[in-house]
Amino acid sequence: MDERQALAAFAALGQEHRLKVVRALVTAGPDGLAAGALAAEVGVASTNLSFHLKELSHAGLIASRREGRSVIYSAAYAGLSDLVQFLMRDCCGGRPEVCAPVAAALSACDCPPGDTAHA
Amino acid sequence: MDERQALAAFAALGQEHRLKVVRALVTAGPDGLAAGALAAEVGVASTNLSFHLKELSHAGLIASRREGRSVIYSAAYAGLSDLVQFLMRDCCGGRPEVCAPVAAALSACDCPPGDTAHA
DNA sequence: CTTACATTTCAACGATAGTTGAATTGATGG
DNA sequence: CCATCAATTCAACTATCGTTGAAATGTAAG
Repeated sequence: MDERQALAAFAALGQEHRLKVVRALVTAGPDGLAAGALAAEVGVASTNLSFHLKELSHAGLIASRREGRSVIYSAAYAGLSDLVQFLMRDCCGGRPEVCAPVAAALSACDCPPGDTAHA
Repeated sequence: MDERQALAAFAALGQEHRLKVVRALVTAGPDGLAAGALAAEVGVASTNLSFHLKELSHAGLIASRREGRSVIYSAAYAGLSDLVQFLMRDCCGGRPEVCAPVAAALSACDCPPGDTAHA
């Protein structure tokens, strides 16, 4: 992920409704949620949600697929992971103060450090 | 870090000049950089930089100290680390697709997973 | 083919964020 | 104390972002 894309991703997440959308989609898992369901959950007008969804999609943080007459949105895990890594690379370069706590936090996750088998 | 603070941090980083400032300060290390030096490096007017520095400071991403007639700014590693962890917690909850690549990337860092001794 | 539903596009408005130059505050040095 | 340098505050302006309602698009059901 280059700086330009990271910038777009940060800007996308720096908005209340868009951050809520991402959190809802991550929670929903790979099956995702229809635009209408998202609008209800986040509490914005559908026409407004479309605007935000386009922004998140352009930033590479969510993906969409048509299913019947609905459009299903889901989290783009690769994009989210890239963003975390951008932040780590930029902040860890010669400075472990950032990475070390993160590494420690990974233990609390169900993602054992170094184990990429179930990715 | 709560959602409100994370939102402010994302919004702060989602601006070209502010992202450059953070990168410059992380690169500079704990010694930091004077406001004037930052202005030169990032390429913005000093009066404009003050605006951005206040925003970054309010988001908990940078810190400042007065030194002689200069004000020295430095990266707030704890704040940056908290942000990474917020992103991981929200995105790793039940979904290892995000965490696993990050854990793998940590190996490339000089921060051995689980080792918090030099933090 | 017509109707109904889900979502997006469009144009317009109001609010917020970013930039600029002038004036101000705080810290040294003569 | 006065002149100078570094940084911030302030007020004004412009540009961009977020929101809204009306109209358009695409999809399925009768």
